[in-house]
Amino acid sequence: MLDRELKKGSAELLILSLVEARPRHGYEISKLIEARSDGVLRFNVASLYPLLYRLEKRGWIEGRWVEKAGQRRRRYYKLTKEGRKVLASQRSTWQSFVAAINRITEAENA
Amino acid sequence: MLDRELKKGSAELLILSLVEARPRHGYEISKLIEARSDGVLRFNVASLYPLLYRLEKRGWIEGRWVEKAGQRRRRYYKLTKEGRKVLASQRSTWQSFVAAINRITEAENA
DNA sequence: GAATAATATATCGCTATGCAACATAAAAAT
DNA sequence: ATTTTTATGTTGCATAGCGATATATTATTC
Repeated sequence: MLDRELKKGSAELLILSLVEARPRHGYEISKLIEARSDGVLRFNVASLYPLLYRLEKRGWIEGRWVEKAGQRRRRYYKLTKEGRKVLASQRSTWQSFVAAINRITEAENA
Repeated sequence: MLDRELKKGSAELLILSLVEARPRHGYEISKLIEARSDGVLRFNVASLYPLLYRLEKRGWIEGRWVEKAGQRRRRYYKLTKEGRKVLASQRSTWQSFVAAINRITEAENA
């Protein structure tokens, strides 16, 4: 399945991008991805949470618990300095990747 | 690794695209991908050959051995009718996928 | 003439990871 | 009262990429 496999590699880029402007919690991230992609991309929690832990373990994002009255506890993740560098690098990789795929997959006249 | 994971999902699309215009053999496909992507994409044989077998098993491509004097035997794969449909569908999926990712990962002003 | 590189196909075993299913729990809506 | 939405989490299975290894023919280099 093209869809499923493709999603794998883009997962990190998506998450890092979404916590770039401000901290967000897991559930929020999953809903944002679904909404902004018009349902094209959907994240399973069994993928999302472990991925957040991985990114945190690598020092790219940093989570902290926030508890407010009248709300369930949430873990907000913010982009670290290191994560910002990684994000820039992954954005660049993504672009050259897409360009390369397009070059090859566009109907050829050879 | 963004690179590695991304490649997974795009692998089928790449192969199907390359055998669209005319039949090609495995080694040729791997060299073409490397060349046309300027080295951005590289296929390990341990990924490529099993993938060719999978695509053939699904009836999307069809291989046949060709032996010529002064050449090693080669297995040429051609796109089947069914494969052509799948390719069209995967191209479309790829485009909406890229569009969705771009929408989410482009620097946000929120 | 021998050694090396390029061509060409193939497999084993490890690892990474996405996801279905399951689990918990609080707040909001019906 | 019951259901839905919000919110986080885990177990275990299946898939698939890739490093390493293997085989064999043809072309090149020394």
